[in-house]
Amino acid sequence: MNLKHSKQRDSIKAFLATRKDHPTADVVYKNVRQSFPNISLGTVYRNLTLLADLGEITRIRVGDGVDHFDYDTSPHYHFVCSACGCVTDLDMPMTDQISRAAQEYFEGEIEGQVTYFYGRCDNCIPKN
Amino acid sequence: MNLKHSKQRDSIKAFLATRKDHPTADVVYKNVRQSFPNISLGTVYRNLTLLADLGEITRIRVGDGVDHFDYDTSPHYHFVCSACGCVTDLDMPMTDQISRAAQEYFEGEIEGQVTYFYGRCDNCIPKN
DNA sequence: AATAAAACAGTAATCATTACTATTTTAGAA
DNA sequence: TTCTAAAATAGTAATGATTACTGTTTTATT
Repeated sequence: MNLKHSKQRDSIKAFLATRKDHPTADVVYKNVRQSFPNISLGTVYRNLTLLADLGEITRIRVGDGVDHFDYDTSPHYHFVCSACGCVTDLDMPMTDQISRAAQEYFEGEIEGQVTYFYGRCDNCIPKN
Repeated sequence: MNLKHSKQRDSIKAFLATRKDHPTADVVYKNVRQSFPNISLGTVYRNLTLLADLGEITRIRVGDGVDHFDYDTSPHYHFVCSACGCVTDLDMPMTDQISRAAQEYFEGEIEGQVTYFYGRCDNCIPKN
């Protein structure tokens, strides 16, 4: 399957590069539509999936029923606010020590782990 | 909102109690239908949500797009097989040390974490 | 037995995502 | 440059899990 260049894909990737808030497919769609008014939602989904498969972006699942996408492919933790639903990065080194520990308790082969944190983001904590 | 007893709810809970494989709503539905042929899928969903809200069962989200349910409400880790999709328990002590470490890096309030492991379960590892 | 709240069955609606199809674009060869 | 086949697209339909709605039945209490 030989990749062919597409302006829509470029635009999707370029948009993601400008955002640190891990937008959903729908947010990408609404924004990219400003440069490509006729782009279809299917095109957005297809390219997000393609880019994620190529390892150029990351798909993030934080249990809110919607996939989020991240231009930053370096491994890092995420936080999800239970109040506003925002997804933010944690600038904290990742460790696989739990995975290695878990392997001791498991007969199959553990290849990786998913970890994210939840609670209230700074904006959603009532200030006096 | 005063709870009222329901045979359907009992049956759903009783079924879950017999299973260690974290069935989905649909699996619960198919099985409970053997005792309640007319039970509706909506009833299953409503009761699973109710029981989870009451803390009598646990809702498990492992990124496969379907919610799983667990009769065991004690905190424990889960493993998801990337090949067959099964969800199994890990008999490993839980730690919140990552959450506490993460708090150092985050301005909001971290209330908890979600961690699960993925890879190949024993059944899905080719044996010679 | 009367009653009101809760739960139910059955069905329709929602929402994110994927699949399909006919048309357009890309990129490399003639 | 023109031709061609593969890839990508827009637009739309379909899927699948879940939730919402509605009129009826159960439950538990008076």
